[in-house]
Amino acid sequence: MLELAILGLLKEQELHGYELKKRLTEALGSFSSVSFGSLYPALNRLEAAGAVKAVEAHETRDARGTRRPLAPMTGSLAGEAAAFRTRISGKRQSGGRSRKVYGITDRGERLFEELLAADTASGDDDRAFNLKLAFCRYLPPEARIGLLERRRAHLVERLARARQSIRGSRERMDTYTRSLMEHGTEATERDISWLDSLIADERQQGGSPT
Amino acid sequence: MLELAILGLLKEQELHGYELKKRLTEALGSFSSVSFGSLYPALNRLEAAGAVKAVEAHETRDARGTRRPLAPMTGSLAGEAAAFRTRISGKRQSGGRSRKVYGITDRGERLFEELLAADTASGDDDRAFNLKLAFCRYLPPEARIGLLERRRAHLVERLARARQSIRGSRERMDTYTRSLMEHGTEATERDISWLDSLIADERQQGGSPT
DNA sequence: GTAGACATGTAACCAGTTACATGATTTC
DNA sequence: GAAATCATGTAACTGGTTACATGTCTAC
Repeated sequence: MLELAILGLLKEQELHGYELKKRLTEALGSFSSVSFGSLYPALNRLEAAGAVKAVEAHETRDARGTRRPLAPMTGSLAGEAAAFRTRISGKRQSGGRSRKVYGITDRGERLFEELLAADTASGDDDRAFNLKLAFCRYLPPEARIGLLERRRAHLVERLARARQSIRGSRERMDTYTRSLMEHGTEATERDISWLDSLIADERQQGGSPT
Repeated sequence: MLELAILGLLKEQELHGYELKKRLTEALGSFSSVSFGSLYPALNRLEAAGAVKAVEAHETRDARGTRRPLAPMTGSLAGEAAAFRTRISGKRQSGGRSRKVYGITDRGERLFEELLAADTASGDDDRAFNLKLAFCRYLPPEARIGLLERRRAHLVERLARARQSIRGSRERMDTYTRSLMEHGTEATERDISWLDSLIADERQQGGSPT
C-alpha cells in the first residue's frame, strides 16, 4: 500500500524521502499519514528490489533558469542551497546526511502496475481503494471500470450484511448503536451512488480524462 | 481495541470464543471482522491479566426450561447437546477441546471503563470511535458528550485539512482524485452534522437512553 | 553558539492477518 | 467411516507505529 503510493508519486517526479512524506500527507492527505519510521524502510525495500534508485539529483539551477527542478523546492530556499552546496562539494549524497533523491525504474513501473491492478479482496479495503483511485488514470479504461465495479460489489455486499444485521437485532440495539448503523448504511448508499456516477462517466466517454 | 470489544460483549453475557467471534462480526459487523488468530490470543491475554475468567458454563437446560442459557445457543442444537454431554461427563472444559466460556471480572470491568474513556488521539481513529460509540451507554453522560465532541473536533480538523489541500492543488489533480476528495469532504460534513444531532440529543435529555 | 527546520535512519513494539494443526461431535 | 460444523490454538508474517539517535544547514 505504502509502496504503491511511493511509486505513484515517483512516477510523476523524482523526490527525496522528506518531500515524499509531505506529498503523502498533503496531496493524498485525507486517507494516508505515514511516518518516517515506515517511509524510509519502505524506500530501502523498494531500492533493494530495484524498483527505485537514488538518482544524481538534477541541479536546482539558479533563479534565471526557467526549468523546473526535478527535485523540487522544499519550501526552504536555504535547504535547497545547502543541498546544492553539499552536492558540488566533496560529499555526494548517500555519504553524509544530505538528501537522497529517488527515481522510479522500469522495474518499479512494472511493480506499480502490478500493485495497482492487484485484486485487494481482503482486509483493509477502503484505504487501498482510495489510493488506487487516486492513481487510476494510469490504468487502461477497462481496468478502471473493473476497479470501480469491484468496489461497488464490495459495498453492495457490505450494505446487505449491515441491513441484515439491523433486521436481526434492531430491538436489542441501544440508540447509539442503532444510530451508528443507520448512519453507516446511509454513507454506504451514498458511496455506491457516487461510484455509479463515476462508472457512468467512465462508460459514457471512451477516453479524454484529467 | 479488540480487547474493548470483547469486554463489552462479555459485560452483557458470558460467551465462549467461537460465539464471541460471531457477535463481533455480526453485531458489530459493519466495522470489525476479527479472525480466530487474533481473538484467542486476545482472550488469553485478558485472562492472564485477570480481566476475564473461564466460568463453569451455566447449563443449557432442555426444551422445557424457560430460562435462557447464559452461554447461548450457537445455532446448532447438536453442538449444544454435545457440549452439555461433555460437561456432565468426565472431561470438563479447559481439559479437552470443548468450549471455554468466559465471563468478565471486576478487574475486567475497570479495564473496560479505562479503555472506553481512553483518549485515542492517535492513528486508527475511525474504527475506535465506532466501537466506543457502540458501548457508550456505559459511559456517564458527560463523558459521552466528551467523546462526541472530541470526535467532532477531529473531523472538523480533518475537513479543514482536506479543504486546504483541495485549494492548494485543485489544478494539479486529475478528475478521479478531485472527485475522491470532494466525495470525502461531503462525507465528513455529513459525519459532523450527524454528530451534531447526537450531541444535541444528548444535551437536551439529561438521561433516559435506550 | 544555539534554536530550529531539513533530512535520514534504526529498534522496539503493536494489533492485527493468514495458514496451519488439532480435536470433539453430529449427520449421513 | 467420511464430511461438516463447532471449537481452540500456534507460528510466521504484515504493515504499520512511536521513540530515539544522528547529522546538516540557516538564521539569529
